[in-house]
Amino acid sequence: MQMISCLIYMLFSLLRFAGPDLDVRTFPSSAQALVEQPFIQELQSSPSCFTSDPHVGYQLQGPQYGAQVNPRAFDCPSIQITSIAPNNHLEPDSSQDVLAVGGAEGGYSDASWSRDQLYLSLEPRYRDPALCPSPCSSLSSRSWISDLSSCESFSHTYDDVEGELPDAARLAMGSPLGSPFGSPGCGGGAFGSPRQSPCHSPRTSVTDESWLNRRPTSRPSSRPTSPCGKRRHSSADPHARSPSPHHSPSPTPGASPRGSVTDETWVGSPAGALGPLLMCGFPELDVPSKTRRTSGSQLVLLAGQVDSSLESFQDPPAEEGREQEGLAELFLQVPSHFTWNKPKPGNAPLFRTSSPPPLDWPLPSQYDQCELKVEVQPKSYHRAHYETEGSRGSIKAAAGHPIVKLHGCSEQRVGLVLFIGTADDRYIRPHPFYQVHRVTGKTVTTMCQEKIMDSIKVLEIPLLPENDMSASIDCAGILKLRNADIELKKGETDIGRKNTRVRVVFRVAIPQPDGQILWLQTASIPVECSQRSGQELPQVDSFSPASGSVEGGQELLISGPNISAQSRVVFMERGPDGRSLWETDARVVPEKCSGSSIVVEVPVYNKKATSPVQVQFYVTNGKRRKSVTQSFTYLPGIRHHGPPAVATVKQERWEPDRISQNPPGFSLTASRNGTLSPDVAYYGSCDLLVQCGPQSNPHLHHPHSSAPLQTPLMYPQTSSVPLQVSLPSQTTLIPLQTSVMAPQITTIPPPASSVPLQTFSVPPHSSPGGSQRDLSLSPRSTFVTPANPQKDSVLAGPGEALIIKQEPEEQPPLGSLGLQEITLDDGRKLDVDPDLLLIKTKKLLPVFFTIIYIYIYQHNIQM
DNA sequence: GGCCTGGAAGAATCC
DNA sequence: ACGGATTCTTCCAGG
Repeated sequence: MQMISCLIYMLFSLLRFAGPDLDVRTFPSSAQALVEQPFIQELQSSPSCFTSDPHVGYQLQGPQYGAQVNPRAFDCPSIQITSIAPNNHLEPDSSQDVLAVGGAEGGYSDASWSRDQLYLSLEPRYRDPALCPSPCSSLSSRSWISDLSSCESFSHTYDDVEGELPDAARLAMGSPLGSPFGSPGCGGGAFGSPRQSPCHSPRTSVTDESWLNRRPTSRPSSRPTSPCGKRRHSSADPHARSPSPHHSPSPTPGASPRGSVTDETWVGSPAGALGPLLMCGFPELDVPSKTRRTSGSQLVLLAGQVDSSLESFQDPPAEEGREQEGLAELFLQVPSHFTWNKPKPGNAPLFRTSSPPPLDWPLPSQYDQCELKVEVQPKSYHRAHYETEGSRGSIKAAAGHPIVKLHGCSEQRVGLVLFIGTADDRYIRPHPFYQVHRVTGKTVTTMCQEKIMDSIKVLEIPLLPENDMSASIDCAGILKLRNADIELKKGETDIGRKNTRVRVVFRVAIPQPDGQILWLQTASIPVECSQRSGQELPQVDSFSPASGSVEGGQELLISGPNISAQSRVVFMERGPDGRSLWETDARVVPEKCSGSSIVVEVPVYNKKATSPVQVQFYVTNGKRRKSVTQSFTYLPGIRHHGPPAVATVKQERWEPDRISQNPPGFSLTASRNGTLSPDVAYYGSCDLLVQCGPQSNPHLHHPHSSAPLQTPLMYPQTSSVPLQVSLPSQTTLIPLQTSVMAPQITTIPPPASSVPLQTFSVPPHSSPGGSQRDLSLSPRSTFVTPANPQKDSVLAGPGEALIIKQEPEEQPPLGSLGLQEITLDDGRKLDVDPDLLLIKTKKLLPVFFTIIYIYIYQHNIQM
């Protein structure tokens, strides 16, 4: 009750700043995304910050983006992140070490930001969310809740906010911890570590320090808490165990140098020039003492790199003054968690600073001639090892190991950064429950070194011209962190249970002739990491044919791991609300089945079809053992004669059916000529996009641009041929989560364009296997307007057509927007009363904040 | 001896 | 509240 009172108090406090009308119809993000928003930051913002500040511009990066842009239209609400150190405490020398922080999705051109103003003390109190619920302390509603476990604490917080409002207004969007990029050269500043800031990633929001101090027993369990490292079975001693280091930021202490690159040999390696980048703000203080490498070899080495090997990434010392002066334009992009919106990968991936962008910062895989590609994908299953286990080896490919190659940039060696990322339906970010593990041994041939970025363990692998700028990833294993440990972290909103799919994410930093650093990123297909799932979940590798007559009867061959004659194949069709309209088992032809394949008869389609109809099917080995759904197209008026045409489609495996809707390898390309303009906002993987044209960003209006935006959307259930969606260059992509958004995706072309309004209708509900699959951005399939596929779809057959439907502009009422039901990542549904917005869920509070967010957002929009 | 791998027991959690 | 099912984590054993 006390908590509820607090929340109500908070709500009304917020509403004082906002208007009375709540209209969620144009709410541009999902509840899911909102839950991630740094609510507390906004709470600490000045009311004045709720207004859009036209001066808080958006310094676009890259030579082609000179103009400031007011991102208001899509960066709303422009609630400013303040940078108020506790007690406004400033240390004398702080100004030397503080880095100005950029604005949302961009930077501030206003170099007048005082670094003094942006100073943030490193004193532990600041970092202790319980003592100082700073904007950087916790970014999720969940952590916020935990921080405000009593009314007292909340009241205290609120009082602090009010007391600091003037400063907050003055500081506007400056962030004390703000920069994830640290000071130039990453030499470590007063912040100590930019990534001590949890701002980059909610899951890193709890420092190990505080974690050590405050961590309760994860659960009343007979099991000991996680050891900090691999433990020999014979010596298992619960008393000897330390709390889990979770993301143990220290490089694996026990890494054997055998057959691998040692720290020493790494020194001097040109590829190690990335070291300083990775070491920016090395969070030594974050490292639990028991997991910290006490020998110091690694840290000392890296620190040395910071001092000595920055040449390739850092401006020369002579330019230091200018560098300082230009700090405001180095990394003027606020870390993603400081913004209301997700970062925009549409930004040119060029940075003028030596510090790398945060790991959850979406980056394109291609820019100009340079493209980072996963040449050989990893297997879709890799059993991760626990800290209590020995290594389970490196990630493997079907033959050998994954291979990553950098195309178009072969003049110099560059550093490849590898980390384990998420594979859910949101943008790629470091996976909270998995981290990369350096594998050593005789068989490892690739040089790699563990580093820390954003408190996340990464591997750095050199890409050498002599190796054709490619690397075989045979040195990377996957470590599973205990769910209980991670879920207890402040700021962590993800749930570990059944969140067992990852992607291997690769980044490169390519120095440009003009001194900028080009960052590219690509990711592997999803990789299932749990033992059980990997053993039992059927995976559809291929099936044939991909279409057939509505009369059914054709034999459909489906093959892949864990598929056998005992499997079932279920055909289904979903309605606009994501619910199943039709579901039927396909008859198995047991005599034609083999160990890894099944043959079924395509069932008769249940309705009369005058145009092609796309349905889905999946293979199941029992409850909760369903494969990814695959698309099958019923063709009207086609009589089946003789054997079906073979049209085997290689499927991406592990398309998230239960968890992830994310397209593996989802990539975004950009080029210097503005093909992908900065206001082409980020994608959120399946947050499909698109809305808003020039009015959102008049400065970037390129009415005559002939270069189309090409956004390959490679969805797992689709063929390997990426779908190329050509959009006007100034198209703005906005996140769209169908569960709470208007069920449409609209492309608004520039005024000069003759491209008509295009709308892809999306079912409003996002249920597992639901709407996003219905979207099925498959080049083989189509956008089928769920509400009336017969009428609006223009399917020419497999492998063709995007359905483009003229869409009525009326926004559906609240109730039809999916707000009656919100689907969480894990498939749980939150029931929402459309009138009272009563949410019945264990996660009520995050949604509660979401509602507040909606309210504020709308109010801001309408101001 | 250490690494890698597969299997499975038992606890934790979900349904 | 309870029991079965599922998932997670740890442990074992063999190559």
